[in-house]
Amino acid sequence: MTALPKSYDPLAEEPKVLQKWVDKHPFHAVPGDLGDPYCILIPLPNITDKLHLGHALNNTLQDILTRYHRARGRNALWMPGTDHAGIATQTVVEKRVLAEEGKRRTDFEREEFVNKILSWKDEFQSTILSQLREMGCSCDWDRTRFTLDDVCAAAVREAFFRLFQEGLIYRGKRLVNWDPATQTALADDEVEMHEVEGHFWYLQYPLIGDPVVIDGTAYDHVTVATTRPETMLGDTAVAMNPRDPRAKHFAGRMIRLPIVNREIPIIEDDYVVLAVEHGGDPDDAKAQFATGFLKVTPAHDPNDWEIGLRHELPIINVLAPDGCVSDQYGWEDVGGGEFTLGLDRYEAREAVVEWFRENSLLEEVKPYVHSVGHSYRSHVAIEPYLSDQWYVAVTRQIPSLDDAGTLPGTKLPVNSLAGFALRAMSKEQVVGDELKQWGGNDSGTGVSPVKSESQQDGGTGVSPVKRVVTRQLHRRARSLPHWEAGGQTYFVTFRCANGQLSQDERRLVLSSCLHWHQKRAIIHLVTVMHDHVHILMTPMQQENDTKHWYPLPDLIHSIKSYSAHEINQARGSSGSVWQDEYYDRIMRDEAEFEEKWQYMWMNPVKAGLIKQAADYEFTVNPQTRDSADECEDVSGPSAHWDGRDARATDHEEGWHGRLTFYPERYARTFQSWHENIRDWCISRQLWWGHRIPVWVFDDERKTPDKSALDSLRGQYPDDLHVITIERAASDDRTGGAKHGTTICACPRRDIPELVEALKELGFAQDPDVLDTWFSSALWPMSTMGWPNPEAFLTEIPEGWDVLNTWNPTSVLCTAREIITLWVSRMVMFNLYFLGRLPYDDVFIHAMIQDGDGRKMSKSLGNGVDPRDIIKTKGSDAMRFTLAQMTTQTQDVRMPVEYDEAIGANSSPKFEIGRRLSNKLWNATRFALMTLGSVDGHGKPDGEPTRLVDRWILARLARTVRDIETAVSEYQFNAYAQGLYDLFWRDFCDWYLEAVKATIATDPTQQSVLRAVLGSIHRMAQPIMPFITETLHEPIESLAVQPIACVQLPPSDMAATARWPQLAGLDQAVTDQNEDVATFERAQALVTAIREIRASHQVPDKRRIALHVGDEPTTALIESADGVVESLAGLSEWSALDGSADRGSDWVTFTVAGVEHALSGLAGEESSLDAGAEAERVGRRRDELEKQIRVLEGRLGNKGYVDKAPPHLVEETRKQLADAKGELDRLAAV
RNA sequence: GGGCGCUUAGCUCAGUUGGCUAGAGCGCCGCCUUUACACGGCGGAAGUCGCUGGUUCGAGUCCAGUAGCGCCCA
Repeated sequence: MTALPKSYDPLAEEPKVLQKWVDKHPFHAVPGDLGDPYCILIPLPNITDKLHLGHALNNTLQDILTRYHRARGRNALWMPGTDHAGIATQTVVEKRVLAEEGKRRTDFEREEFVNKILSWKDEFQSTILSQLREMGCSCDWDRTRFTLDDVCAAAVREAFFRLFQEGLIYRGKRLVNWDPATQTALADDEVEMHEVEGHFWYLQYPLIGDPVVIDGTAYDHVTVATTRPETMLGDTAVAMNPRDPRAKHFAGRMIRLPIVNREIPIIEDDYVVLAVEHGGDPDDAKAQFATGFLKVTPAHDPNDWEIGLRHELPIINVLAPDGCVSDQYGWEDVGGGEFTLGLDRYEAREAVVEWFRENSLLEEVKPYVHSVGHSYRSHVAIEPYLSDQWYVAVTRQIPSLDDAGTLPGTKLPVNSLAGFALRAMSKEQVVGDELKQWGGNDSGTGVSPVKSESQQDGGTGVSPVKRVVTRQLHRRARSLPHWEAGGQTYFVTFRCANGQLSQDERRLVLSSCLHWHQKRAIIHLVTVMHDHVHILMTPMQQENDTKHWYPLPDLIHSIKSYSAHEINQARGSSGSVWQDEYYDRIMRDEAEFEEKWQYMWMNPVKAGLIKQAADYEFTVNPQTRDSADECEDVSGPSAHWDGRDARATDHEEGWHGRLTFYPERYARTFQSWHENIRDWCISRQLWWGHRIPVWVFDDERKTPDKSALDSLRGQYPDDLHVITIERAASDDRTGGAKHGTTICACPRRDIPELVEALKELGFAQDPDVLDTWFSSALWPMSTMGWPNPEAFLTEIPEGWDVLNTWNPTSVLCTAREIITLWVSRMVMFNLYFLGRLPYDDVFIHAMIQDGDGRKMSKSLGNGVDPRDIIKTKGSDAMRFTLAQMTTQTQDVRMPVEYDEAIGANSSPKFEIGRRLSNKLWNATRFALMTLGSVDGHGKPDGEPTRLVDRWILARLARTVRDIETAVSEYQFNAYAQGLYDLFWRDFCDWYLEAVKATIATDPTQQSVLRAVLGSIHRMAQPIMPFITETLHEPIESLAVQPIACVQLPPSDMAATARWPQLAGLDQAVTDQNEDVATFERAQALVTAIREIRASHQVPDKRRIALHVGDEPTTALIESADGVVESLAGLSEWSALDGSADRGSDWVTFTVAGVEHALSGLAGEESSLDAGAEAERVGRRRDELEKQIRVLEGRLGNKGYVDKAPPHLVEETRKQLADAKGELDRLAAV
């Protein structure tokens, strides 16, 4: 046994662990491996920069979940990857190229520039991936994806094609959020609002013809108020509110627009804000500034655009894409406006204002603070700009689905993409009664998202498993050990110890399983494979006992031993047939039950045993096997599954109402976003990204060769979709647009001959690229090879199995701003294309701020590289601290200091993790030194009998339960804290100190120590993978006998070691556990003695004598087996004899109402410190008096005595009696 | 303008169906280098739970109002 160094050095140990993980490859997940699938997809970091602490938090939590579920026996996959982040990445590269080479993007060919971005991507992608590794992330690195990879690109093409074909992607001329700096359109959510100190300018527009006379006053002009005077060049009307009393006089008159001399009408529109003096709302800030006349510029303001549509106004665009005034994009009647041409919008503003001033048409200027949209990327003000863009119609009825009306309280069709998203929400989290009531139950309208033809023909029919499965567990039941939660249904798997089963043996196993049907359990379905068995079962109530169910472990044991016996008899052999370990999972609801049901039917198919599951005679449902009809029905859903058409509807009845947000409040964000959603602009005028797969023909001088195009369509009926856009008359006035028709052709895939043919016909590919979120929306599908994984067998050797196993994934773990940008789109796409949710759970964690409360972000540059923290504190320390601060809050502050000595940023917050690592190291070091010499021959004699052993086992059992509950509710802080308290407060402070006297000679205690330490390590592994991996092997190799109640199956790595399974400790987790209560009394006694020792400055080494005041305490000390003596530093103790003389050096104290005494506090050379004792007694007296006041007050309250639960009143009375008794004794001294 | 969060010990934060004599870590004070750990041990001091009102026998916890800080959306 080699001694460990005295302290833990993460810098030295972590690289070894990383290398071990590289060598042993423990994180690679394979479909079909034992265990229920569990999957997390990384919220793909973008490649603009390295990761900061916000990412460290995000990924730590994902890793904890992944490692935890892996340890719990799930087949866990964490798929890593990165995002190309179109606009963001292009912008940073443009900046770098400008800084380094003094060149702009336009100085390069497209391909040339894209290559520059690619090399940036390579650099940062590798940085990011190595950061993730150093953080200990247990990703399946073999499956790392990048959004521009071929496999992802294939998904983008297919998705675009299908939506295009369905009519859900369209091209339209709209006002977009235009970023003049980067010259691209932005989605609504890429626009940030900033307060801007601007002005209202009041401009006079002269009337044509006679003045308007109202009440004797003549008006020869109108005055408009505007914050953007330069847009007046594009005005095509002035609008008034019809409720404005002056409107009847002005409406219909014409105005001569200054500068350009355009004649424009005065129109009436409700949108116009009434001026306060003409009936406007005095509290409305806008009304205070309003004149009642609104200049209407349809091409440059979204509201004016709407007005323009209503009144069929001409649309005059006076700006070029770079934000400069131009007559090249739809402005023909420049008139006197030549002086503005070529000025950018701000210069133009000044020039226009100046012109009005010089011509005495500027009436007034008022300062005005208002919000203006800015590009989240370039930070310049957004220009509402008219251009051709591609959209996804998220609010449109999906043509191929039934029109089921709109969702109550919204304008959204039930069968629209946004409708899908709302219907997916968990009903408990929906706000508003109307929507909540929608659909009534999980089956909804029965309308599946998208049906493929085969399914429409095949008629999947009603799910076979609409039988009653116990619905959601209520909370209290959930915190029981799971096999005690009565009436639950389980999915159980166990495996052969070695070899395979023969046909006959499988028959034996099958009948063994069925043997228990309706005796001790309802067996729903059994599948017996070559080497493993799945069972869906519900344990029954025990006979004559309404409170207890047959415990699951016992049932499994019965089934296993019964069948093993049969097989052994048939084989004429003996020994174990089955592995000790088994896997069980509780079914939460019908959907989950159905999922498992399907999985079992699928299993033989996946295993390649037979063509159709129904043929597999070793899958049997005892419920229906007597009835041939039902049996047919049961086999239905899987019978036509070919594993290929991923638009399977087997989840269709299950996806409604399953999307659940943690914390719950974020459901509101999701809901209100969808209730107000607008069509999604997906085109971006960039070079970096997925090019829009549409070839466009819009040359005004020619028409395409119709017959050639038709023959092309005939040639590629499935792979080419063509639409024709007729240009409306009003479009002709928008300028820039060509007359006639635009034909758009979308090939499904890259078919060179097809593309070549299109080119020959005069088509050209749209130069734009897709919004980054379009590709990331497909992330849950594209990473797993959708639509055709078999085309990418290098990346995905398992083909369809990956998608079929892990999509839907388990949870998305991300930050809140992502809810709209990403969650929404993933939900819509996964539902549309696959008919199932991408995940059921969305966990939103806090945002990390710097010490000043600013968001830590790549763009602000206040991010901290997690590697700096790792360098100074260790990766585990960082992870533990991050987990510990993950509560339900939405922001966490992380003050960061620059550490001169190391040359890196760090924060004192991570100290706690570092200290914990060191403590874990040393506690383990102690155990190894103590147990290292054990030869393994000493057998533990049965169950532990010592109080301290039973206590720590009970504490362990309770903590295991608490942590399991915490993780299921994403309470990472409770996980970290529970672990910390068990390990440090219980195990180190009490248990290790208590066993020092006996551990060397007590084999049972040695086993307990090893089991508890091993359990703590396995429980710590998800949070602290490095140190637990480092210490795993030494602990595993100890030659200490295991104990029966704590099962720690051997494992060669911590990363794959199983979570501790505690059996026979049911009692331990209840609140009435006697061992825990007894030990806590012992702790109270020890603490009281220590307090007196400390107040009298008794040196630790001095042993003192205890005189015990009552019999129960005597019994307590005896039952504690020497622990009180050693922890309180007692040389001796004896019962306090009431009649005996008390020594002059005795100090009395009270624990739980009983008085005891200590002697021998002072050494022979000194006397008792009377002052210290008086001080202690005084302090105690004050405390008691205060307590008595409170308790008497409470008991004096009649309401309390009458209405509070009796046990509380009783307790209060006892507390009062104890306190009074102690106070009396103190007074007597 | 709409929505959300936070306000608890000097600091950073827990406190999930109301029962708390309000907890943890850091910091602070005292004692201890005892053979797992001084990145430690033992003990201690420290809070009218932002403010006002209400419901209740009982409120940090529920309700209404109010102030300050912050975030998201428009």
